[in-house]
Amino acid sequence: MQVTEINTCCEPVLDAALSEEGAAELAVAFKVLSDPVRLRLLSLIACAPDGELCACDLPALVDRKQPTVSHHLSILADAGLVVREQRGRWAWFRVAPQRLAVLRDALGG
Amino acid sequence: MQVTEINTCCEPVLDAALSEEGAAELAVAFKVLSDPVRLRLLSLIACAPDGELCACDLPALVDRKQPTVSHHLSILADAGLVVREQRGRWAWFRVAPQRLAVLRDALGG
DNA sequence: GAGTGATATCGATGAACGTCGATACCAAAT
DNA sequence: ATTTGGTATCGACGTTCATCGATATCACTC
Repeated sequence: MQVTEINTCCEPVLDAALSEEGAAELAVAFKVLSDPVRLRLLSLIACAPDGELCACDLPALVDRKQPTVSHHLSILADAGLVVREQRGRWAWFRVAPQRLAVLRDALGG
Repeated sequence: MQVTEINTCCEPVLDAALSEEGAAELAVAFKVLSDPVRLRLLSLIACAPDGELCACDLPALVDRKQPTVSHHLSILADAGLVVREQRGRWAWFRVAPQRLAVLRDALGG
């Protein structure tokens, strides 16, 4: 059975064999979620009263220094899991739910 | 790691803020899925004709040496994503779908 | 018991990553 | 223009991890 020709990138893990390229892309996406600080940032932003949170509050909330939080927020934004919006000096973040849905579907949604 | 442990702690990322402990456990689970070889092993096993696959076939299928495949299979088994069954000299693997469902739900299912 | 073959473990190596101090960048205020 | 303060980037350090050769373990066969 020649697996690599059957699928494109993001088929459910349980329903179809992944190609090498698809597995590589999925792995990158899951790696973004494989850090506890990033998971907490994501859930904090998602649970914020107005669906958005100022970056200035996050270092205290996750108990990490500002460069570390900025680094993780960049990774989340580059992965398309959160959206960054600059307002004056402050950076506000909200979640981009479609991206999470892609990963959820990959797990056999 | 036990299934009951992860069930009690992992609230959906989009619906409730994660505790530090919950985030740590979820991160460990997602880290297992953050490697392309493990994702391919998982999908290959899931797509096997009888729902199970012999470990002897996997090094060729994922293009890695036998110690590497054995290492990844142990990680998948320890995470409860795959079940190992010894038959004579051969080790057979099948997926444990409940575990994937837990992760899927954590993404806001 | 000796031999064969499948799988797991060990040890080493190189790469990737989280963290943070120092610093640069940028927008607003005075 | 200068200062203030929030954010991003840089550089370094220690840790984690994927990979694989060598070796050990185990089950079956003869």
